[in-house]
Amino acid sequence: MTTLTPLVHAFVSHFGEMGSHWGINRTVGQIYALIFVAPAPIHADEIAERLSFSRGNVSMGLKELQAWRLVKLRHVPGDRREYFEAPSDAWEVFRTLAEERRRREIEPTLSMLRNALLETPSNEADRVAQERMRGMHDLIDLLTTWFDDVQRLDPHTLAKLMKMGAKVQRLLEATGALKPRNDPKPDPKPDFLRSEADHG
Amino acid sequence: MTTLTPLVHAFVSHFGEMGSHWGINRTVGQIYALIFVAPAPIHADEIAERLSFSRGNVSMGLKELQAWRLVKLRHVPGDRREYFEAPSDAWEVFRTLAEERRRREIEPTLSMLRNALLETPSNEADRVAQERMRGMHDLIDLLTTWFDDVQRLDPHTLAKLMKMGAKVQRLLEATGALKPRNDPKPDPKPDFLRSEADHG
DNA sequence: CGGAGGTTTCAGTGTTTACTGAAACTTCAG
DNA sequence: CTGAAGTTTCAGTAAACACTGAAACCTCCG
Repeated sequence: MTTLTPLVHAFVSHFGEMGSHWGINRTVGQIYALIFVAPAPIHADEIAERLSFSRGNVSMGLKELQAWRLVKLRHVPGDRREYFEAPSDAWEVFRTLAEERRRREIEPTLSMLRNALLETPSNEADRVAQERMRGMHDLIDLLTTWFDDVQRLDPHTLAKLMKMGAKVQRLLEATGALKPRNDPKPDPKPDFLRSEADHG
Repeated sequence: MTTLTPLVHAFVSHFGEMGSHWGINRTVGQIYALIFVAPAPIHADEIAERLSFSRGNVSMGLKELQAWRLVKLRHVPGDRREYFEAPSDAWEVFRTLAEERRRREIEPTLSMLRNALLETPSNEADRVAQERMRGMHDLIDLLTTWFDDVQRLDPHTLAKLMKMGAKVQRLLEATGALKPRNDPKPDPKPDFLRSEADHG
């Protein structure tokens, strides 16, 4: 921590704090932050020294960051050590993060929900529970499918679309691609909108 | 845990596990799951009994869930106890979650980044660090602004738009609202695309 | 093949966080 | 005002997790 400028120190500390809110621990957050702002790839020793962590700790942290695909390995000619670098394009980082979180958190949940939906409810309470789970499943499914789809657009186009924001709706209504709210034929699966106030 | 059907038990356990990956702890995850699938509002004692948690623990958990606005207080006529209910519309849950996470995680980060961007870099390393931070800031800003905007659409329209996914791009290009990739005048702020390979 | 330079693993320890059970507090009916 | 029914707080303990330092382990050069 000694050789960090105030600017970098603030950034690194913040990522440490945030790490705990996310699934990663403080150490890993700080290591990532340091690599992210570094002007050139750095190696484990440098990280250990600059953050005052043990070498073992840094090694573990780097392993985890590699598992998250948030850092890339680099080799410097004439140097056997492994250098680490973080993609500096924020979009790329965002996509990686989204993909990994999805794989680790969303997919297991979806799979649990799918299993639950295959069961035959044994009583009324189970029936209601299953309804709720279906609502959750359908929304997650919709969101992830959409994300898959949209993720393939090039960042520039995507940025433009996002800047348009809700204007897209009006534009599409104008062209007739999107009807203004009362659809003639109902959608095949608009289940997640059910109001579900049928208890008691 | 004794009075739970296998269906509900699986759901509750899964949320317990996931709780640790998210910022909330196992207990809180389980309590939420139980309330979410319950056919009617339930009170603290019932939760404590069904999950075999101490009453104090349940009380804390409920407090946290209320802070997250994930459960609502209900009162049953002729009963002084407080009953809890979770909104069963998955969209609403998603929005609440997104808003709270934003308030707790994104906003502090944005504010830290804004401060960092106001500093005058004291050397070359700081300059580069600041560039990276700017990229991150701009992306987060874009994403949250977009989310604000889109969130106000009614769920039905939103669902339709999402089902269209990337098709929106082609549609808009056809109407001329979106140019197919080589823009005549550059955007005011496309900074987050800079490739930033100028070290060494 | 020896050993310099580097990485990974691991037992042990310190720190944080979760959880319990009991006591303190609140509210309300009579 | 009293006490029954309920909720919240809290000190203490148990469990989980992070981190160190040292040893074991690789890998490549000479």
